[in-house]
Amino acid sequence: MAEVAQRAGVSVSTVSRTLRGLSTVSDTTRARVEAAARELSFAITRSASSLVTGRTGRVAVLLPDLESWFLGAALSGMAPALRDAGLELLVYSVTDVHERADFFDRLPARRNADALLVVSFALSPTERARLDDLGMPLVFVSQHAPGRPSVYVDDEDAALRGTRHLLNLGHRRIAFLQTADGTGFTWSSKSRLAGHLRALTEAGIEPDDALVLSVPDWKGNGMAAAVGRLLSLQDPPTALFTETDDLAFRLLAALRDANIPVPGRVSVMGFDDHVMAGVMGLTTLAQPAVEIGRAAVRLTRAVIDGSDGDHQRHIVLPTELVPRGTTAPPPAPVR
Amino acid sequence: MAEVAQRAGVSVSTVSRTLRGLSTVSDTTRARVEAAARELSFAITRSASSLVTGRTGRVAVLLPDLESWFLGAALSGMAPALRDAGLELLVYSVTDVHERADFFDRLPARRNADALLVVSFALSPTERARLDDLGMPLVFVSQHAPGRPSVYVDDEDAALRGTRHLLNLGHRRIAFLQTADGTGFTWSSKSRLAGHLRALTEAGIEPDDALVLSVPDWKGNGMAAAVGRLLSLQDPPTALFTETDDLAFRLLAALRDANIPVPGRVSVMGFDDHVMAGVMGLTTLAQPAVEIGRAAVRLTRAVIDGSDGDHQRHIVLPTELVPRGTTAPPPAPVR
DNA sequence: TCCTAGCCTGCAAGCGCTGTCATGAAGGCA
DNA sequence: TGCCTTCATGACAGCGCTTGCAGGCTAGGA
Repeated sequence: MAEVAQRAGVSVSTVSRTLRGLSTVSDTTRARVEAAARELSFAITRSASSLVTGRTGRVAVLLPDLESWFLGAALSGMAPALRDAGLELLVYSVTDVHERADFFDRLPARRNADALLVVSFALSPTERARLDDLGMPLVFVSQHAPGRPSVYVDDEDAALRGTRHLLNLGHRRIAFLQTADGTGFTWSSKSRLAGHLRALTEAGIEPDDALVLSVPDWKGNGMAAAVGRLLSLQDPPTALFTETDDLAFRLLAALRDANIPVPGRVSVMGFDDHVMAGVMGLTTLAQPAVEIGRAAVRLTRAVIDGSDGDHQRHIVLPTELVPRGTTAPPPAPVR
Repeated sequence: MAEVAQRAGVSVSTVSRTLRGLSTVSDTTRARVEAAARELSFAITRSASSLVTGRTGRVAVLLPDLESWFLGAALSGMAPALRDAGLELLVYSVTDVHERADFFDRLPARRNADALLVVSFALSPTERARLDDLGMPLVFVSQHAPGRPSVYVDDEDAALRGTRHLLNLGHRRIAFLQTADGTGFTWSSKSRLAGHLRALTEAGIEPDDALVLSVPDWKGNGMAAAVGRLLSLQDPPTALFTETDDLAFRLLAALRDANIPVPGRVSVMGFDDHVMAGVMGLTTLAQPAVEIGRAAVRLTRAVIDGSDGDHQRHIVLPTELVPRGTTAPPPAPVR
C-alpha cells in the first residue's frame, strides 16, 4: 500500500480511504490512486486490515462432506454471492469422528472468519453449545435451527406431497427407504419420513412398520438385500420412496439387476433432484440447492452487517415435484 | 493471547513460543500455558501472526466449477491433508467469463494465501503470466504445466489403453465424443483424443474424422442429435468412447431413449470413474481423484516449505481400466 | 481584506501477534 | 567463593493496515 501511495503521491491513509470507497476523497485523488493501484495490481493484505477492523472478510463453511452433489451445488450457489459481497470462502470439511472432535475442541474458525455457515450438519447439544460460544454469527443451512438464522426446505411438506403423488397414482403399499445413519452425521431424515407417514394417515392408510426400512451399506450390497426383503413380503409394496436421490439411484440399479421393471412393477420416487436424476429419468422432489446457497449468503450478509431486527430470520425455500419416468400407476388394480 | 498469558502467569512471548511448539520452553511452563489455552479455548488470530511472519497458513484453490464430481473428490482429498498440515482451505470458484476476467485482473489471492492450487483450469498465456507475478507458489492440479509443480494423470496413455480395450474386443469403428468447449474453461481433452487416435493408428486403423465428434449442448438435447448423426453413418461405429463419464451418462440416456441396446449394438466407454459409473455399470478409465487432491497437498507443502531441489516436481498418478457392463464385442463379425 | 465553514489530506496510535535482544537464575568449574 | 555458560523468560519493536484527530486549503460572506 505504501508503494501505491508513493506512486500516487499521497499518504497511505488516502489510499486506504480510496480503496474502501469512502467518500471523503476528491475525484482527482481517487482517480490517481486507483490508477496506481491498478498498475501495481495491488491487492490488500487482509491480515492487516482485519487485525485493526476485527473483520476478516472471510466466511467459514462447515460441511460434513465435499463429495456430495448437494453440498457442491450449495457451495456453487454461495461462491458468486460471496464474491459479490467481497467475502472469501473458507472451507472446513469435517468428515470423520476424529476430525469432528478436533474441530469442536479447537474451534479453529474462531477469529478467522466473520461468520460460520453450518451446512447439513446434525449437531449434538454439546457441539451446538460450543458453536454458540464461538463468538461468531452462525447461519444454519439446509437445516432448521430454532431461534437461529437458517435456510432450509420444508422436508416434511415435500415428502407429504411426494407420497400424495404416489397415492394419487393409485398406490396403497408404499415403502420408505432411508440410510442407516449410525454416525449422526447428516441432517436427520425424520421430517421426510414424518411427511410420508402423514400423507398415508391422511389417506386413511395404516402405516406398516415393515415398509419403513433403514438400509445399511447402501453404497454396497445393502440395497439388493433391502429390495429382496421388501419384494418377498406377503403383500409387497408397489412404490418405493427414498430419502435421497442417491439412495434411489442404488435402488434403481438393484431393481435393474433383479430384473424388476420400473415403473412396470414398482414405482420409485427420490428426493433432491440430483443432477443425475434427469439422466436416470427419476421422479423426485427438487430442492433448490444452488438457491439455498445463495439465500444462505444473503442471510449471512444481514447477520454480519448486524442489520438487526432480523437476527433469527428464516428462509424456507420451495420444493417441487418433478414427475419423470419412474412413477406410474401400480400394476394391479387398487384393492 | 494476553488472556492466556495472564491466566498462565507468563508473558505473551512465552505463550506464543509454547503454542508454536518451540523447544525453548520448560515443561512446567508449557503445561501451564497449554492448560490455560485449553480452558479459554484460545484459537490464534491468524491475521496477526501472518502479518508478522508473512505466512497466512492458508492455501487457495482455483476451480472452474464446484458442482462437478471430480472437483468435489479432489477437494475432499485435499481437505484432510491440509488440515494435517495446519493449513486452511480458501476456495476461489471462477465459473464465468466475467468472474474469470475479474480474478486475473485483481488477483484477490495475492498476499492472502501461501500457495495457489490451480485445478483443471485451461489458462491462456496471459493468465499464466499473471499468475506468475502473483508472487506465490503455484501448484497445478489435474493438469500438466511444464517446469511447474503439477499433479496429473497421463490422459493420453489412459485413453490409449481404453481404445485398445475396445480394439481387443473386436471393434474397428470407434467414435470419440468430446464436449464442445467454446469457453476454454476446462482442461483440454486433446491428450485423451491423441491417445485414442494413437491406439487406432497402432492397430493399423485409419482415423476417420467423421468419428470424432464435439457435442454442443451435451447437457440438453445435443447428445440425441449426436447419436442420430453417428448411427446414420453409412458405416456406423460399434463403440463410443467419451471424453468424460458425465458425457457417457448422457450418451447412455440418449441411447436408451433411442432404444439402442448397450452393449448389444454399441459399446460405451467413459473416462473418470465418476461415483455414478458403478451404478450405471459403465466401463471407464478410473482416475484417482481423491488421491490427486492428496498428492497436490504433498507437493504444496514441499513448495511452501521451500524444501528445495524439488521446485519443478511432478507427480503422475496411475489410471485404471474398470471393465463393467457397457462394453462387449461388436454385434457383427469384424470385417 | 478578514473570518468562518467545509473539504481533503496527513499524522500517528495501535490491532494481536512474532522474533530479536536483554536479563536473570541456575549450575559448573577452578 | 567468584566467574562464566546455559537455559528460560520478558520487554519491545514492528508487520500493513484503519481511524480519530488535527491542520491546511478553498470559497463565500461580511
